[in-house]
Amino acid sequence: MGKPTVHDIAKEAGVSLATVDRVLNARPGVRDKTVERVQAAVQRLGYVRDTFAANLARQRQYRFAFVLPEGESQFVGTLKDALLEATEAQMAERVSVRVVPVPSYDPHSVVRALNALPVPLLDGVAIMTPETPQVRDAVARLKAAGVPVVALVSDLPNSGRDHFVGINNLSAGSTAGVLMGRFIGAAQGKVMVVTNSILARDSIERRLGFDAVMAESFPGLTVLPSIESRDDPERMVAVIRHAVTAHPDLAGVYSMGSGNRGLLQALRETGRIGDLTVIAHELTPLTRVALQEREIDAVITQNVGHLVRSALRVLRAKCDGVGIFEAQERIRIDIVIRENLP
Amino acid sequence: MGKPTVHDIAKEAGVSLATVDRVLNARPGVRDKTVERVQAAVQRLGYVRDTFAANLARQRQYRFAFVLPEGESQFVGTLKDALLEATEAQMAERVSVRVVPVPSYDPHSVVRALNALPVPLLDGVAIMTPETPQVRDAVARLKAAGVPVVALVSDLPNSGRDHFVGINNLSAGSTAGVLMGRFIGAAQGKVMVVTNSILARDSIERRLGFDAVMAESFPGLTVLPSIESRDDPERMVAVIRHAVTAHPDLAGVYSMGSGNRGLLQALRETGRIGDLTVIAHELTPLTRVALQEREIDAVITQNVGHLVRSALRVLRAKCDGVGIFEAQERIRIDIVIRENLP
DNA sequence: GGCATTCTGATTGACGTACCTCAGAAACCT
DNA sequence: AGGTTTCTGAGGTACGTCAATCAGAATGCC
Repeated sequence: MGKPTVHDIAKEAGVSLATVDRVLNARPGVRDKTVERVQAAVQRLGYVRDTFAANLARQRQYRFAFVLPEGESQFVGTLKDALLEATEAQMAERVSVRVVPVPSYDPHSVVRALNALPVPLLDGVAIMTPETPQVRDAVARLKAAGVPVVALVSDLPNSGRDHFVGINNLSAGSTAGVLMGRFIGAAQGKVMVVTNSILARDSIERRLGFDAVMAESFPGLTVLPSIESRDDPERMVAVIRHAVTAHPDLAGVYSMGSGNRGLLQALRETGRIGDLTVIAHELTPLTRVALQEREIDAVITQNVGHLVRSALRVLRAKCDGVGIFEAQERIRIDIVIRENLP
Repeated sequence: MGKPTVHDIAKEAGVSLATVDRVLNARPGVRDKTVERVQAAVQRLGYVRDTFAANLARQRQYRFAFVLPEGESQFVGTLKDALLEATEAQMAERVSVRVVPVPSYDPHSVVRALNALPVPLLDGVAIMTPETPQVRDAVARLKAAGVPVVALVSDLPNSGRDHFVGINNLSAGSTAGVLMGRFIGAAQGKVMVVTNSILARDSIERRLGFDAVMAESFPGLTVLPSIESRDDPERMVAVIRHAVTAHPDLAGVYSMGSGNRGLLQALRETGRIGDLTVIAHELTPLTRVALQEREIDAVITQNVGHLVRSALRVLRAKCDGVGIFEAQERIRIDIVIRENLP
């Protein structure tokens, strides 16, 4: 026989359909004893509500907002593409998404954008932005208004967000460290670390993980202080050129952030490309080509498709007050080399 | 306004609901001209059928069978667990799955099991089994009976299977090769390759990819002929012991199949563990621990959760005659080291 | 016991689709 | 024109749930 329905529950509990409905939807007007009887019946029969029938009946539409940094970052670009693709594929699943671009470098406009969200018209928000106290407060306000919030890519701990969708950046840094050490192979040498901003939470965490591994497992390799590129390719070129001459025993470069265009350009200009071990983050059209051309040795990345699908699933689950399927929502740290390029 | 419904289509095309229904479900009894009018209306309004409402209405139950090798393989074990977990989570999505265990080493019983499937009670089959001409024929029979078939983990080309859910084993072998070469670091040395059966399709493909990379990128490393363990730990121990003494310059071991228990035991006994670079396939409780203990340097794997979810999605799509979302169904070759263990 | 209050049952109409029947319209064939 | 076949329309029931109404039962209170 098939799955139990509300009718079966009603029969089993010896109450009417209306009462079952009231219990299931936590509506008032049912005595405690009756509530228990119904819940016992639900347990016994192993009833699970048919979410689709329910959504059909209540004409549900999940309206989500994704607050993403604007700008020319290829990573955010692929993320946005994945989001559009996923929502298109899920149109049948009654999900509509709007992307809210914010200038990420300006905490004030981020907060303004968050506060300007049309809360009563929203069922959930995904946020990818650096953590500031103001952002934390804005998230808390959203939560207080009853809107589920998930942090995307970069966590917002202590903000009361419902969930974090992204990788553990400490582990990502450690992973990069091991690959760097083993790929270099030599016992001695220097490793350069570059990033967009040394203040970004993910950069800090990656650096910590990277340093820990290098210190423990590859003591012969010296890791130089992080260098900031601040999204400026020119600056990156200058910095790399200087480093290459200043450190003749430079053996590797770890790019923690997203300024890979400038990095590659600089390496090409200095003629050290293919010679240094280069490890970068995020698989984008740029890093993909660089992997194929053997200009980058490995990319540590997170699958943007998984990211957005996970965010959507989690938001939906939070809306429905349903538990999430942990194993499916754990975003993995992908190691991509030329040979396993997806 | 919301998504268009069949009612909107009927109005737009100037026909009745019944006619729209006949057209949408390819039922007979509609003139060609009318069919065109309806399809034009579908195009114009951008109608997409609400699959869930449809399934609700037709009381659809997707009944799938998974034909999996029986035996004590940990990989198959985790796969089965993932399958149960996924179907439990998807119970609300009207899928029921039964696992059909077959003795994989016996092609005859595989074929017998395939032919014994209760075809009229099945909506789709996923098969994980070595490829033989008889299996190909059995798959063709299933297809002929109108049952969608997907190959799982190990492809069945030329069998007419609808889809292959799994990784490209040639690339997986190449990936292992690059990691092996770079992890070893030394210019000279020997590499041993072990597998369960040198006849399995996946082993053959992995070996090809591995050899290609080693020959091209690490000419100083000598790859020894594949050694078969035939699921026998004793045999594995003997083989490894012999290899270690016969090749004092042994630098690495590549385990292509699933006999990792014997391999690890043998390496421990010979005292060479932690000294050799070891690369294995499939993340299981066993390899997970070995990674943590630094007994294995890297594991090439495929996420069993993705595998089964993908198989289920593809089967459902085939049942519904709907296209699949390619990007989501591409199974990635995961590289797992100690630091990015999920 | 009478009354107000709180629970409960029975019923109904959505939601978007599938599938069925039956009658009647339109087209085809001689 | 007549009869036959092929199309089409109208309408119904069902699926599992939500939401609402209204009448009636049970309970509490004095």
